[in-house]
Amino acid sequence: MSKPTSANRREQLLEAAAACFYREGFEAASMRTIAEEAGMRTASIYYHFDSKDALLVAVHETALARIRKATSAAVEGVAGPWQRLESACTAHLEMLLTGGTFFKAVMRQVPSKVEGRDMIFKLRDEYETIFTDLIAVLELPSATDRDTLRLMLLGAMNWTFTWWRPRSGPSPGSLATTFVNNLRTGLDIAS
Amino acid sequence: MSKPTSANRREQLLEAAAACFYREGFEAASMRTIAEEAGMRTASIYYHFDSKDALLVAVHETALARIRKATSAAVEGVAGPWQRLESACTAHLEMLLTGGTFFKAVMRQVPSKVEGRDMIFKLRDEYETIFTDLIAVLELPSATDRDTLRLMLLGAMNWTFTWWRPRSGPSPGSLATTFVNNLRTGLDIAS
DNA sequence: GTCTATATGCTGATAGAC
DNA sequence: GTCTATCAGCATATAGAC
Repeated sequence: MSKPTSANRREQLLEAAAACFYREGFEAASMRTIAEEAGMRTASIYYHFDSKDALLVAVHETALARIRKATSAAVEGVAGPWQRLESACTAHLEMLLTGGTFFKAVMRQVPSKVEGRDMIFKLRDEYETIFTDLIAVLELPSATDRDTLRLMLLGAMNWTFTWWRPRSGPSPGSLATTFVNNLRTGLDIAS
Repeated sequence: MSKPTSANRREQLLEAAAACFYREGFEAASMRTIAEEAGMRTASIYYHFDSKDALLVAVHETALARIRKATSAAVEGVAGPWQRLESACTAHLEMLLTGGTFFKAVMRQVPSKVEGRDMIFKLRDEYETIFTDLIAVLELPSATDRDTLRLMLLGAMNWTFTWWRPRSGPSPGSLATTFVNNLRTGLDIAS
């Protein structure tokens, strides 16, 4: 986002960095490996990015811009507040689980010493306002804590990347449906 | 768990390791820092543990044994399947959020190259059977997927450590109540 | 824009005295 | 059981040629 340069190589570099950060963790991933995976030498990275930390921030910027776009688009033209929430959840889970390494890299805990950590959290909060807004228009029992509800739903979704596997279990879409329906309709048949 | 040695020093070392792993991440945490925080020299660690990886596994063993004990104890004598589930969730969240660094260290993504990774996942799965059992005895609509329900609830709980802060927001207990009630009673007042 | 070469420092781990 | 001393390797980042 800062230097004027061939967009292709930059993109390639970001993709490689995301893959390494996800696979090995930020601290364990080395600039050598990232460079190798992007088809260049270590020193060349520094023409495109100032530091390893800057690379992490850029990965977050790219990932969150993309998922924000996808989630926003998913609710467009959908009627009914619950259906809109479900569509957003489907988009969120699809990006997270089947949208490539970019989003999985972003779900890892952000290292405590990274320069630009605040920016990363700002981007994340900004994205989550989509869900704040979708939940704000739901008709809920008056005692409902909407903040807790949002965090509960996002937690359930974001945790899926620790257990979900492509070839077994429910699709991202059916997971989204189940999550939202469990909250919407209630599970206690005795009540 | 392997060598006969002064239990105190070992415990001290585990505590220091857990704190460092949580604060800095496993890869970024150094044996030097851990040693310093435990009041000894780097080389002395290797009398108690074979490697940094072994230290991580031991931290998981300790943490999961403790949380398992706490959660099991919390449901004892509690009547009613939903109340039992809520008690277990309260215990789980209390350990995770206010039980010290041990449990937060365990919630971090497990590095991909650690020796003993399988053991760590085995311990985690073993612990989660407590929730499998509690959910198995709930009376639910026949179409309910209990596996997804468990993963949804655990996800919501385990994600709290990314946003929860001691001085603001709901207590672990009231969070547990809200999570379980949201699932139990349903939120759509139109239905 | 990408390269080779390298500076500088920190890493996990080991040897062996006490 | 804990120490001092040290090894060999890899880390991020920079300098400067092309």
